Amino acid sequence: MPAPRITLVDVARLAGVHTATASRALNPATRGQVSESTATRVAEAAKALNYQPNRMARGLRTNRTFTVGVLIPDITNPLFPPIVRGIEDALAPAGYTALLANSDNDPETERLHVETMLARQVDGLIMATARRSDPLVEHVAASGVPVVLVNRRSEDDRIPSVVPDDGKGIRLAVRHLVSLGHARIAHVAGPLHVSTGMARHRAFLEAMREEALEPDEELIAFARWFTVEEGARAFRALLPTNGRFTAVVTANDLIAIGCYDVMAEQGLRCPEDLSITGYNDIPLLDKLRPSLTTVRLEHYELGATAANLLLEPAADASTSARTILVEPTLVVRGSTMSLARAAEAPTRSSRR
Amino acid sequence: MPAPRITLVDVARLAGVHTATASRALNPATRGQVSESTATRVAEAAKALNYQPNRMARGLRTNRTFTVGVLIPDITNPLFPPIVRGIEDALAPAGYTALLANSDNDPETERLHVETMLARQVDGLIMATARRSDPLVEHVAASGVPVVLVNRRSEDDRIPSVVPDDGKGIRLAVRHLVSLGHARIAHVAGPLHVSTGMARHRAFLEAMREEALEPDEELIAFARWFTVEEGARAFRALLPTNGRFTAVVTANDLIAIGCYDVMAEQGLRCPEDLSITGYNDIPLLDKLRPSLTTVRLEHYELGATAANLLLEPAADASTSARTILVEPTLVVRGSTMSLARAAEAPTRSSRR
DNA sequence: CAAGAGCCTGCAATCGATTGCATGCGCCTA
DNA sequence: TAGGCGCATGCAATCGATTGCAGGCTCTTG
Repeated sequence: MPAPRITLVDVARLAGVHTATASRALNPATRGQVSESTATRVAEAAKALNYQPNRMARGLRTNRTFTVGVLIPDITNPLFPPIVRGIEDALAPAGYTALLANSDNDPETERLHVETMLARQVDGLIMATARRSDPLVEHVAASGVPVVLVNRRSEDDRIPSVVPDDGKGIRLAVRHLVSLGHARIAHVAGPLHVSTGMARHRAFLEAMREEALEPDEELIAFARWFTVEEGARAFRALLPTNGRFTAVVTANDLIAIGCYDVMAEQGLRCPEDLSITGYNDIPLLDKLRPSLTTVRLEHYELGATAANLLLEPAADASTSARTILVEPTLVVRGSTMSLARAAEAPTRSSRR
Repeated sequence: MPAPRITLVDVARLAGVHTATASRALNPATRGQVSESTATRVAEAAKALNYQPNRMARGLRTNRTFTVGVLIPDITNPLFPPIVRGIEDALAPAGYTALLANSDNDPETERLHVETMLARQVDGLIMATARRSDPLVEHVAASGVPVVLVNRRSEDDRIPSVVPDDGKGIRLAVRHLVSLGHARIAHVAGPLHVSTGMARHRAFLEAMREEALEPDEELIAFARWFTVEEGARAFRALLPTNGRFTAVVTANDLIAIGCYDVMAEQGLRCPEDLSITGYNDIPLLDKLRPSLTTVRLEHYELGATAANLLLEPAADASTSARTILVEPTLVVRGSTMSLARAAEAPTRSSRR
């Protein structure tokens, strides 16, 4: 037996007032317009009936749904749960709820989900799917619906975004390896069509030069995606340079794990034969063997900041949209070791 | 410049018909009520204007939002992303979108989120937060909003649910260990107030008896939550029984990882000193050292099945609500080894 | 004491789409 | 040719809450 929904009419009747008065009494912003006595009477009636305003009817009139669309590539990628959690925790206190959708990085799926969300009249959109040049993002921004990018940014810097300081993060990794005595450092980059991939790649080149080391083109490989499989595939391309490098900076933890797999398969030891760094510090890395040295990002904070940026009273258009950089830190674990100590290790196992 | 939203009025005007006609032409269910020529004319007008019906206005009239609330304990627990993904992938083709909320297993937070979702007029609710006896679940079910439980079930079996076959899963683990020659098997159980914790615990006792092994009370510890920390704490309580057991069946992968931590701290080797099994097969377990033998569940399927169960045309009330069991499989990895081979291993390292 | 100011409250329109009912038109049949 | 049937369409009410406007009341002030 579906319980009959309580409407404002019921509350007004019980309190002996007009629905308009009841509405004003219940809305904090208009509470001052009614006398204190009626306000409390209405409030009591609402409580007695356990009244829950129909957000849809309200939204129809006010043109606000208190709903935010969140579009990510894939929630099963361990990078995203903390971001989503941060977003939701920041939205909830403001009365907003998140609509979640996964796109698998497919532009057509993205477009579809965005259309659906706009049809649902979301009050804003948080996108973690942006490519460096992304027509969909521009389309949404132009449509007037507030949008904030998270983790990845667009090259169009009019779009507000909250992203990791990739330059700083990669520099931390490179300096760490250099301080351990490494000079021949390889690099497995991520996809260059997204900002994180490109920024980390560029940062690697710059950081090397800052350390007076000329990056060697043959020691750079590109993964087409931030996945274990692509990391493995890309890393394999570096193997023929046998011995030309003693350390690897990767663009992402999953790519680093792909390197682990290939090393195991090739009989190479980490960190004795090769030091490796990751990026992001996803969960469980500390339980790997060896535990992975990586650049840590507070993904929860990344999401929460993005949500808050979206909720902020839209600063006047003159205020150029902000790009907020989140500070990374280096987490040193077992996958990197000093070149000197590595040399003392028992003979490197031969490749098969 | 916020683009002016296109409404049905605009479409009707362009097509030269009344809004009612336009509405019927656009709705597949009522398409037959208008002539074919106007139907196509309206469709063309809609396409030309890129018309997107306002879901809120529609929902107000039809009392359907094509929205489903999904309540989980915590999306950052690796167990849940695949479930959520399965749910969303099953909902999307039917035109439904998921509203996601995290409760951290806090009853008050759960209640709050459920109220919010009901106020948003969700068409249904999928809950992964159920306790064995859960007033909130009963309240929702009684309110007439369709509910499906996922992963955990309620003792009230009138509530439809999709859960792992815990009895079978634990039996697989126990038999595997027994087949490896283990007889003194310890057990780190999960929280007994949720169905998964209780069912796995009971299943352990039964499975042992089926193997003609009497479970030893002193070799059973209880984690209060499915977390690494609680797993470690509970396992530590078993240490004083020094040597009384050669294998451990845990109720969950995170608990198993907690055991790993304590073993490392105590200088115990896995699997030489102790074989361990987990439950769920969350990502990256295969990269651990040793890789974890565990009971695998298709969490994606768990979520997708739950969503489909919710979408199913509500069978008449006489059809007793269904509880669907999802089949587990055993994934044998490096954390379990035959007792005989373990005996051949170099001397067990002493405890500190 | 009358007029004005200010505070509460009610009236009614409104948001955009859906849908029961009524109407008009064309066509078939007797 | 008139009566009748049915299809296609328009009219208008409706979902539930919000809000501009107007009206009534009280209280103050010249």
